Amino acid sequence: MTVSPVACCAPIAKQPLEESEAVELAALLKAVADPVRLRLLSMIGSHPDGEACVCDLTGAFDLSAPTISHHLKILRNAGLIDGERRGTWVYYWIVPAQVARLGELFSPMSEPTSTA
Amino acid sequence: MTVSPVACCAPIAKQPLEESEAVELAALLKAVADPVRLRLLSMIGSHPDGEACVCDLTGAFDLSAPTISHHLKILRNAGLIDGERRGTWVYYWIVPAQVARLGELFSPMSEPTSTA
DNA sequence: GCTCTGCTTAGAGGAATATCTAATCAGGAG
DNA sequence: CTCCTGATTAGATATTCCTCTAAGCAGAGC
Repeated sequence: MTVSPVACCAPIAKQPLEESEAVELAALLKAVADPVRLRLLSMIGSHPDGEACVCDLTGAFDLSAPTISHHLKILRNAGLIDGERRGTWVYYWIVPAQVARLGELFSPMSEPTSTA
Repeated sequence: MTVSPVACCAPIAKQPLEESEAVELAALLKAVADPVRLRLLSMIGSHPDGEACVCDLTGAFDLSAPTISHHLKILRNAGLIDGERRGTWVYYWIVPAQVARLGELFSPMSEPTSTA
């Protein structure tokens, strides 16, 4: 009864992760393992336009602007979001492929998109 | 081209996460956001029997036994694994439902398994 | 050119975390 | 009972990380 049909199919449970792979994935996971960054990612992803201005994000938190900027940078460095300045404001959007990598790791079934 | 058909369906991109929800999920993610714990989870999950003895795990790392024990405790507290002592040895196995929660967050589409 | 607003970078302080050694608990064997 | 092995707990240390304030950069408008 301890055997699990769900976990058996998730990539993480198919075969032992190699150390280098684990290090890389852990870094990606660490980027989202924070309430603020999780909400930022969620707010950006759920924006109607598919992108969000930093000015829309800062107001939702009791945090200083530099702190928000810091978290956005971490998400960006992890490849989960990308952004650009457009005139006065800076906009960010989600990088779907990278977000999907997280889901594939733990989901029962998922086709790795040929990416290693 | 910045709009993403994948991210649009992932729960995290459907609507902004509430803070309390974000805090809870971040705690779960933090449990797996470590190379050692990721490998432990993977090793346990991919074991033929569906469970693994601690004695099988410690050898794979250049870490002391207490450190491995510490990481196992974190995974267990997060509800991702469970375990029991059986005679001399202690065995751990994966809790599929909790692992699936992680996948569901980021996967394009996933049906919550009605929570076993 | 000057100034104002939006955002990022730099640096510092305090909390959380990963790891170790030493000690303790649990069970099996002599 | 005593000893030995497997695993966890306790306590200490070093590093990493989150947050802030202060300063710097980029555009827009006067």
